Amino acid sequence: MHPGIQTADTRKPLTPAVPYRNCPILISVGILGKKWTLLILRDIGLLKINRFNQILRSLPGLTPRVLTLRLHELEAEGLIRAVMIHDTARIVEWELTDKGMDTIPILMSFIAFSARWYPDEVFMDQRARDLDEIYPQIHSLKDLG
Amino acid sequence: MHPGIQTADTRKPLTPAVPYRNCPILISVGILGKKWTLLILRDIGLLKINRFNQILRSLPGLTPRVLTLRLHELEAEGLIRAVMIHDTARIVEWELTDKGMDTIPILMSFIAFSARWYPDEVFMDQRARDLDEIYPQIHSLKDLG
DNA sequence: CCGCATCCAAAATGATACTG
DNA sequence: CAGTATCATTTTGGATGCGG
Repeated sequence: MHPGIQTADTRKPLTPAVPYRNCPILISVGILGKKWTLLILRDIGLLKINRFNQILRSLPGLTPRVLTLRLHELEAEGLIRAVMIHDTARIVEWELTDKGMDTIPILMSFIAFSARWYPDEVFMDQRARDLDEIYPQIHSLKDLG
Repeated sequence: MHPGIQTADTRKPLTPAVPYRNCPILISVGILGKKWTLLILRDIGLLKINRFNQILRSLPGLTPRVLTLRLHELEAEGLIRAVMIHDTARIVEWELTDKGMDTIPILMSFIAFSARWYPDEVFMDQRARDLDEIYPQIHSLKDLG
């Protein structure tokens, strides 16, 4: 451990160099913290499952009512946008906006946590891994979003 | 953008080098995704607000019933532990375990998102910032946890 | 098939009072 | 101080139906 780095087991709060007006975690949890929201972003952003019924099928327990709610919330926040496919039936594809792509590092941090602490559920061989090994094509979280 | 890096606007899924047995996001969202959970970890892990009524006061809307529920869930998952202060009154302090410290990068990714996209709510001067500027003492997310 | 809307039941959460 | 107990409210789930 480097000297001078504030680590998590200290008794003192980790204070930002710039004081906060409002807690940034509170704000983003307010936007992203409702049930199903992060999993819907996973579908659209990572798995490219981007149609209404495809998302429904990929998330057992999610109902059309709640999916409609979440999609409209995410659209209103500017995280996703609907791309109309001008075809016979009215078909919509959802995709991430630039703002929505900036939630991918959040998704990756959730992946990193599970891959370390729940390897027997995540991987066939039950060996813990970090993100570098899972996504070697990504050199830094900043390459995403 | 580096050539060969898979970015979020591609039509193709971002596939892991090692196939998943179960979705790691689903797993960690199941553990961390309930209402108030991440904010309680913020209190204990970042702000060092680690006593029951202090946490209650720091989170308007959170009730003692739900706080008890969440603390016991987090303890059962091994993310926090209670440190008894054997004193006059029965006083408990909650602290992160090593596993719990590994949720700090998740909290930081939420901070990074708000600091970029909601700077007017987060900062006095309304200027967007990244984590390096907010927490210059942290050289990498890996220094945490 | 597709994207919803409606109705009702169940689950999660909130408000308040109370206890060791 | 650190929780419980009880009840009210909000959010979410399940079933079904409907116009393209």
